[in-house]
Amino acid sequence: MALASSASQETGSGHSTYCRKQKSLGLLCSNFLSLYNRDGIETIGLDDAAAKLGVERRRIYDIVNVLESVGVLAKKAKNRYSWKGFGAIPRTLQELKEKGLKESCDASDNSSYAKSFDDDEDEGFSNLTTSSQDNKSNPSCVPGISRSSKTENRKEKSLGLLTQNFVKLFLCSNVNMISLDEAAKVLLGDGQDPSMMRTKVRRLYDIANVLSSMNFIEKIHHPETRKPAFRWLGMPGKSESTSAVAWLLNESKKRTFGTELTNANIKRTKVVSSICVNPDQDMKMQLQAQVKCETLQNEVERSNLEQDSRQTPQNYQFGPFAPVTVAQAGAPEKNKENQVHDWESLASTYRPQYHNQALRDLFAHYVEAWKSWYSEVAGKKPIQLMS
DNA sequence: GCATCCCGCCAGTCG
DNA sequence: CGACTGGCGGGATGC
Repeated sequence: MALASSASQETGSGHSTYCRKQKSLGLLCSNFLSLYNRDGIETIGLDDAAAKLGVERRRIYDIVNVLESVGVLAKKAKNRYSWKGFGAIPRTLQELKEKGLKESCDASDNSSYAKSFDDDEDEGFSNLTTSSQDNKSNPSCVPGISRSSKTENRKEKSLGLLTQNFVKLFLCSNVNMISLDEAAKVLLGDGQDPSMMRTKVRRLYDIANVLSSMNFIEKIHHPETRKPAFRWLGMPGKSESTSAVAWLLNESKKRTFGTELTNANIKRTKVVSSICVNPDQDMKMQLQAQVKCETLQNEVERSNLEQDSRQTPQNYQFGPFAPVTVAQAGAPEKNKENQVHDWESLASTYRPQYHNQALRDLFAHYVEAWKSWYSEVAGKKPIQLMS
């Protein structure tokens, strides 16, 4: 039951190709953020998100979990999250960092597992997930035993926690570049069996994707090793701040809403040959967005940070921002500006597209977010491209 | 070939 | 007990 209900919309359109890139968690995350980072959003319903973004609920969980782990969202109740915004990130990272340092400090090697959640989060709100674990002494291998902490065990492996630990890796050490393999090795106790490693790495890929889409990290190739790795781009941690601006710029370029809602029917199993794009429309939007960016950029720069906003044009591994078929031309524009309400019902037939008004709001927000974010984090001069 | 990672089964949890 | 959650890893995709 469930899924598939809304499916089968346009079989008529003919060739829709399966294009993996369009379905990446990273892109989905960008869309998710674009969709909810705006005025009037306080709570987010998972079903709603899934419908609007045209993906299965399962995928929403993935995103939401990592977003929550960095403070952007907070679980309110079943099926419901509250939007905390980007402004909540600095603090969350700060907490993570402190926590991480503390842990590594007094738990040098022999950790007493079952961490307590010292989490000193003020305002009871930001109670992130909880403790950390990463103790390695607890094999938990032997199946069939240790029923005591079945839940614990599961929690330990949650995407959210893993995300936090991954982030801590950067925040609490000097490494600012690490391959997922290494990360997995560290996060896992130590030489674990390969299958465990593989799973861990898979998860890290998921996480890396969404973190990349938020520009927390960036994929690169290790200078020498040649191996792919991820580099921490910034924010708190040390004094290296980063450009939220970059995020913004990148974001706008990358956005391409409208992967068909309900991509449920196009499974990858369906091999094909036709292309999966149709740039025309997108192009337009892209340009538009770009213009807006310039504006934004000025805006931001003027707002007193004298840093060079774009450090790297935009070589985000994220890819050539998957173009996407933008609905068949039609009469897309709905001049109502209260689209928000109706989206839900339109979800299955209307693909969200951000037009002028919406985009404007969106960016206004970004600027705002950036400001508070920046003022909170910075104190000193940013920039600091390490090598 | 191997790095990436989407997809969705299905086992726990929760209301 | 049914709905929610979300670990997990098979295997397709991308390069």
